[in-house]
Amino acid sequence: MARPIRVRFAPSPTGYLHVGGARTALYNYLFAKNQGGTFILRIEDTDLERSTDESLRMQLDDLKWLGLDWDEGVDSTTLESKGDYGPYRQSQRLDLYRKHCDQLLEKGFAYYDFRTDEELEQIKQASGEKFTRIPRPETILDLTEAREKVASGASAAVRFKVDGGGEHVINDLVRGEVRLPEDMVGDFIIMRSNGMPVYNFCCAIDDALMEISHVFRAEEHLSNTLRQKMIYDALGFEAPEFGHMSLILGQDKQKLSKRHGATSCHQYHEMGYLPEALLNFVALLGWSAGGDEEVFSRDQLIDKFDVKRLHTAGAVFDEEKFKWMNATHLRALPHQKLWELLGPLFEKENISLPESEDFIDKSLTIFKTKMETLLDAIELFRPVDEKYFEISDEATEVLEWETTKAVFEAWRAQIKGQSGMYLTADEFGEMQNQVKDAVGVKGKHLFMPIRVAIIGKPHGADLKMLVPLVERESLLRRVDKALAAL
RNA sequence: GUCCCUAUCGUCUAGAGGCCUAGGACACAUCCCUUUCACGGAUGAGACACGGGUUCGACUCCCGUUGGGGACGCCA
Repeated sequence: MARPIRVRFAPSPTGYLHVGGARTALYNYLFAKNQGGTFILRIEDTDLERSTDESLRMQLDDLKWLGLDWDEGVDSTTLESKGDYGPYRQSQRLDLYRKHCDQLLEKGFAYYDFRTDEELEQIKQASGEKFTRIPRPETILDLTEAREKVASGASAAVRFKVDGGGEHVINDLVRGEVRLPEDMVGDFIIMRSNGMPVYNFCCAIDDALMEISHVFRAEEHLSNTLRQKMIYDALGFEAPEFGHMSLILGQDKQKLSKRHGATSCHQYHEMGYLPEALLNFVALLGWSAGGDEEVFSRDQLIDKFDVKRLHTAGAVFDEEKFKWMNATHLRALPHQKLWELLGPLFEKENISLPESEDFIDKSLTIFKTKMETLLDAIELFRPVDEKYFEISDEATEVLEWETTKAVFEAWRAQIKGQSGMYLTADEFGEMQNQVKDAVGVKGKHLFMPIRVAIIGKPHGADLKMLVPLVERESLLRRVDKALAAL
């Protein structure tokens, strides 16, 4: 019964893509690609209150940024469905859900519940417990009667009737055998009183109709799997294979959420993180490749992915390690590619830099070892642009040294003595020695003032590498400013 | 509270009964490289939650305790 491999990622468009969602999408994507299957994107937008097209576009943009391309689903620009099982937005599949809901009603697997919110609330209050399952109503109207009542304007939700006696055993792809007793859940709503179907129902119908073969999702869905299983059984559908993965946790070990800080892909994008680093990092939260290696490209992840190596306990999202991961991917990027990513940032910050291949190569060689995120480049490159040269507060101590003024003056004389447009690293080394001899200082009393006269700070890039990036005339103007700051 | 899931260094993890005096990575410490800061290299400190079984042998299997998490919506 080898079914074609079809997996899906089914976000609801209510904001940016969460890193947990990104990991779910990634695992499904990796599984599809690794198995030669189809990766489907389905939009779960039956909650009219919260779902917006704007959010949908944001989610799609995040997915595209990550490079998790889908084979079937919704087109990211037109939002039109593409693929044979469409439409792929649940809000456009309402007739399908209604049809199946009627079937359940007719077969006696579901019933109309006419209780109002207030009544339900009262029942909860009366039970005295914080959590309580809503009991089945004392009387359930005969279907014809109920339908007439609804037709005459009464509002009613449709509930799935849970027998409660049995037990469902799923062979979870990551957890093994999981036994779910039916009385774990009460009669649950499948159709709201406003006529909109509810997640658990749509999900089951769509997974069946779209012939989804495997469902990888977070373990918070375990009880939903039970509900969906019962729907499959009632309708005679074949259930997909399930794999429930661990949750991503915050530092406090609670489910990662907004109060833990940055949790959306969009935020990390803005913070200068690379999509390949994000993918690599979340992939390792709950999965490992087996060996000692940890840094992988997307293609390597596809190649190495194996459901058997998914694990069961929750994983804390460690931002420190994520930074390291990002820095590692960033340094591995070809200079030309890295420069393209940096371009818009420099433009936004109004930092003007030479665009020659030579400059790009030299400057990135120096600076990329100091960058963890793309954003770090801003403060690194800013000193190269003369209009941002300024004496930093960090230089205060250096400016107070007795010998600093003499070093500045000797350095200025050295620059005057040169003629080319740029200095070479060798020339700079020689000039530094001349200053040393002229003033009679060495060590930090020599280097730090010179650094201040070039970048305005006593610490920073290797001057032998930085100086050749700055025009000689600019160096002169800088040392004059440093002298003026004394 | 009820049900379900889960338990190796601070964190992410390797470990599918003897290979474990438990390996790697991040973070941390020390040293080397470096006329600064980084990068890089080396070294170090650091964990099998606890109690019972099963077994010649348990980090690995079973049971229990404890801890952690999740679900209990006309959200997904």
